Amino acid sequence: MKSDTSLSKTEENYIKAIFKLSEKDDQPVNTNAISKSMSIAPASVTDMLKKLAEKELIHYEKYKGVRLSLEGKSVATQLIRKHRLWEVFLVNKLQFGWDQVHDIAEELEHIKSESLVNRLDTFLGNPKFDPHGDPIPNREGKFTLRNQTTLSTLVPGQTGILVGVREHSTPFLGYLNDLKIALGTELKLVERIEFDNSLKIEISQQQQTIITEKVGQNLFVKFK
Amino acid sequence: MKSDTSLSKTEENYIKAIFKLSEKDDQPVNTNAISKSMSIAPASVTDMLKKLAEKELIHYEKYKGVRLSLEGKSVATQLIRKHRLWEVFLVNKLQFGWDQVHDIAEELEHIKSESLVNRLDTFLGNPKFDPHGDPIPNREGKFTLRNQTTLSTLVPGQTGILVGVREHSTPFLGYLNDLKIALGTELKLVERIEFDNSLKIEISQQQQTIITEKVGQNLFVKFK
DNA sequence: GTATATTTTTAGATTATTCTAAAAATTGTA
DNA sequence: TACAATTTTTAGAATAATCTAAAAATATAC
Repeated sequence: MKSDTSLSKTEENYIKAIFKLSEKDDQPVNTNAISKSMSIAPASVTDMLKKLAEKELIHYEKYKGVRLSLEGKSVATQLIRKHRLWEVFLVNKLQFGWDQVHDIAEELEHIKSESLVNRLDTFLGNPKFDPHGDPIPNREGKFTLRNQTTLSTLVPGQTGILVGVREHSTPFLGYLNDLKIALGTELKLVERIEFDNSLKIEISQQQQTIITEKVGQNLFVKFK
Repeated sequence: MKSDTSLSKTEENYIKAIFKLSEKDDQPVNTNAISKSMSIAPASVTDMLKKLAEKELIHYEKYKGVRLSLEGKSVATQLIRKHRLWEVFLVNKLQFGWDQVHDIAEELEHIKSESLVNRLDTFLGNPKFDPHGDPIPNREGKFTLRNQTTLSTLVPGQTGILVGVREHSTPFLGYLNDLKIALGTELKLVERIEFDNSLKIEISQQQQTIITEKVGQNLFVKFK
């Protein structure tokens, strides 16, 4: 805890990658996993891990994988905060589509200015969720939790409101656009097809479509 | 004209430095001048000039200095456009002071997305001038010209409206803040003191102060 | 117009981040 | 538990941007 030496964009990206990989289970993250998620050779990852350990951003034991230190977690959280706030800005203020903002936010999140982030937060009205429904940590790094399930867990006849998406890729979000599915859209599970678990759904009490199980698992809904 | 290879932040900074140095007289820029303005050793500048010449962003002849190519000028202009638009955003939307935005805009100007800049421009209402009164080039790179003189050229008794500042440093702008001088402020030249050419001025038809000649030369005014 | 001063370039190193190939450690298997 | 497969690390090299010191070119001064 300290090292007021500001981090490079590269170092920040490693921290973020480690955070994302350990988000679910909070288990140590393997060199290989980082390598794959960042498309960087394992040997390069090892080098950077040494450097980050030196800076006390991670706990690293050779061959044993890494965990973020408290400091490292804080860095990751602040990056996520910035990323998501910028996404809100791009969608709500600049009228970008939710499928167009990831890459730009990926650049903007590295701009270093605490007052910038906090003013942006205020300007946007202290949003709690980004355009994909992901929670935005507050200044202290606290995430607002939301109870949600995936569409695929509903029982036939049940209706949910879309509150988030698991997958953020442009193709997936574009597909949802085509189906007129956006955050807040009402989705009713009409029928589960036994053969392949695909789902017949009704969108906004209008058209019915079939979506695959995989799509259903990527749609977070809250009960209506 | 081409080289779709996107430039590094470093390369962009060299282009911008060369642009600023040749802005006034449009003369070739010396290695040493670039070195000084960027606080980088002359030898490093030479290396980069070779690289930029290779990419056809500058016309470079050994020992003869450099000029920006058309392509180079366009890169510089787009950077200035981005810088100034972001400054408008920071001041008008996020309530930063005009003395606080330079460094942040210096980072934001390197974000690469044409649609981002153009949407930002629209969002801000297509401003023609930034918070320091500097003109913002449009999409095509055209600057709006404004007829202006400096406060120090007024004749005693004459009044001007502040439309810009030559110097952008935080100390200078903070000094103006203290004097309650901002863009749009009415400034009347009361008297020129022969001894050292310092100026007695009246601010917003209120308090009178003495400013040095140098300060007067850094204040752009239009006639009331 | 030659000698001196200044500017610019070259040469050789350094740092950060990356790579490939090979060695070492760990894990999985039977 | 021993061998094979996998993962991770080490070793050595490459690229981009920088540096210092020295050489080369240009400019200045008398």
